[in-house]
Amino acid sequence: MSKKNPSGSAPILRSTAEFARHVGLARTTVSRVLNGQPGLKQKTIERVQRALAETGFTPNAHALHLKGKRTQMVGICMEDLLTPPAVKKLAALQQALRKRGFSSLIEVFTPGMGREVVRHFLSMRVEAVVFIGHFHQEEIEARILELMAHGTPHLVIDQFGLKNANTISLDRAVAMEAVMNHLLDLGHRSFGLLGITRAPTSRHDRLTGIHATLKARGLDFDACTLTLDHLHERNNDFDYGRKLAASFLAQSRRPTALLALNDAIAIGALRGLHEADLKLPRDLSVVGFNNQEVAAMTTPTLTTVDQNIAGTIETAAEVLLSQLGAPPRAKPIIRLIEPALVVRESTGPARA
Amino acid sequence: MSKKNPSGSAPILRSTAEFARHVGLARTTVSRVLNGQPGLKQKTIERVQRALAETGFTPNAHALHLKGKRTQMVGICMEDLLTPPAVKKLAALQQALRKRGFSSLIEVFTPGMGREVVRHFLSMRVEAVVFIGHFHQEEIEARILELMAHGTPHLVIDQFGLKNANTISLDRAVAMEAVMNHLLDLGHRSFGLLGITRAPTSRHDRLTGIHATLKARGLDFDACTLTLDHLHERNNDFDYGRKLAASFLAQSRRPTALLALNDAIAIGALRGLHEADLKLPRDLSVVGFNNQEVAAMTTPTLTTVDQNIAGTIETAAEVLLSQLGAPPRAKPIIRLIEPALVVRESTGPARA
DNA sequence: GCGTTTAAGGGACACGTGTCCGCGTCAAGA
DNA sequence: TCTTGACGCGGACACGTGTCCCTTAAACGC
Repeated sequence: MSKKNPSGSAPILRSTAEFARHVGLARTTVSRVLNGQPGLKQKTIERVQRALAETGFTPNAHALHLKGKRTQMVGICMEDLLTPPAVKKLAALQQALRKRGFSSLIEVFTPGMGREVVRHFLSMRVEAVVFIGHFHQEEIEARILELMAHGTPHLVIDQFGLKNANTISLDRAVAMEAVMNHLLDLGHRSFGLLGITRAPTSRHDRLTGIHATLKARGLDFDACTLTLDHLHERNNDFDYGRKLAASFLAQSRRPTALLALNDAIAIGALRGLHEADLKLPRDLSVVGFNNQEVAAMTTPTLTTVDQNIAGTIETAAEVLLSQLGAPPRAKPIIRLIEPALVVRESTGPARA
Repeated sequence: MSKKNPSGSAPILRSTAEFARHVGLARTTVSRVLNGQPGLKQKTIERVQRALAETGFTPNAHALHLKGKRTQMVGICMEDLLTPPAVKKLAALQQALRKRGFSSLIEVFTPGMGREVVRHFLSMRVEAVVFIGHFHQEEIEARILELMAHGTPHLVIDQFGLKNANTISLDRAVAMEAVMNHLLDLGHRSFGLLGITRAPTSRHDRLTGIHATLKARGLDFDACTLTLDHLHERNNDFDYGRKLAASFLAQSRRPTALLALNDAIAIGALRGLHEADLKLPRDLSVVGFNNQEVAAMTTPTLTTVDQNIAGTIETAAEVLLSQLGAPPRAKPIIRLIEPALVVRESTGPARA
């Protein structure tokens, strides 16, 4: 078998050497054209360009990197690819990185697999690693230490309170302050919390914001809020919200407003209340969190908190790229993102 | 500056040579340990393993590939990362490939950028390329030709009717047959089509299925169906469905069932009908498409078509990997996926 | 036709890796 | 003490690339 393709179609060119042979030039000459070096006849340059377009030859990126070229790759660890806000962040980040000339290597970081994922990124010599989501604290902290030991910059989006981690997070306390002020202004004084029970790990957590707002208005947290999270298996989804709403209605001391951990729970609550023949927001107000697309499609449409994902990711890209050339920092970078309350139909004046 | 790290922490090891020096062994010895070659003392092996665990050293994947090791990478072209079914497919595919030892290089294929994306994949020497979504036909066909010229296998998920392309698609005709039979059995004879107007490009398109079912029952397509797509700007989203529903209500000859292109339109229609004080499914039936999570969260819950994404992707992974070692095929691989009708509350007997 | 300039040819090296092979070393057994 | 393995060392090469540098050939001016 000769190197020539018997079918007459172009042969598969896997190296500049083969490509140069195909064009009828020396490998070095082709290389000079590809890298825009001077001292070449225009005619030669065009000859190479034309062959390049015809054959679609691409230099081996791995060999380029071996010669010292940057990989221009960023590793992205996702908690999963099913949570809509996380996917939106991924989409935005991928686009932001692409715009800056980086490509994204995406892996789902299942519990216990963190080591393999990060090792894989390191073996690919990515220039940085981003974590999106919420991970097992010890595991992610160990991974971050490993990255730092290799001099690879990192960034954690959405998980606050990690030791020595560069972090970008939504200020959930500020979000809940906005929600609470909105409801307090509407006359509400009794609140049901759906899924919002995790003990605050920082001063930017939801409960912190709720506490602070009530205190500022001279109200007592325990007297004003009610939690029934223990009554049902906690899935933080539609069904969970639906069951919780029903449970709240069965209480003698019924809150006038429900605050949900996320939009799915809130929409479940809307359903639960609808099934009990309540009219919203006349009988009860409901607030979600995340401002997913569905929040504008429910009946009634859902008042919720927008995460400002575009802003988050723009900041993330900046923070990430600012680390690239720079020497490692002593102190981690911490950035907070301001959320925005989106008022829709599911909240209204408290019933007298 | 010496090579030793003055801070006392472990130095950054970027090659087996540096790592071997750090362990106090020859590079070749370390290499033999890493590749499990025989003729090594157990003690030496353990020494290397321990240092490996301590330093987290990883061999340079690019150099490995240069030496002939497979890249174990698959390129995935996405139309966008915002369409929920497309993202679900991506998530499932990423997981299926990971399970088989492949990692995923994901790029969004914006119109006109296809060439760059595919060139990038080729320069990374990916072992295969997958397209998920719906692309400009000429552009994707050109890209597929380019891939074939390079001997790189490909697979298109969800876009039917491409020349010489390996394709996996949902049989939308079968889907619509199931929908139509369900509705016909409920007594419906007059159907509104929301967004379903594109001329069929193959015998597996929706309109083909609708036509076929009506014909089999001895009914006339034009007499039974009504389309008002031209009345509104076509975004195929919630608002589009909402407006369309209102328009159908304004017709003198009002259909008893509405068939939507996707769930978003269907949910918009639910809203539009609710605003007109219609009760579903008493007054009207509505069917969506895709079986997104939201379809179970609406009021009433939505009858829709499930794409069987798990099955699609499992097939995709098989088809993809079967191409890897094999010689190129003369005929493209075409696979059809069977959809499943999911009946919920939004469909019921036709009003007399 | 001759000398000079210009451009392509081609050998060499480095990058990090796996692998082959010959050489040195050390310890155990005779 | 000598022989014999067993095992680690280190040089060499290849993979595909960019770049340096020297050589060769063609083109050009006179």
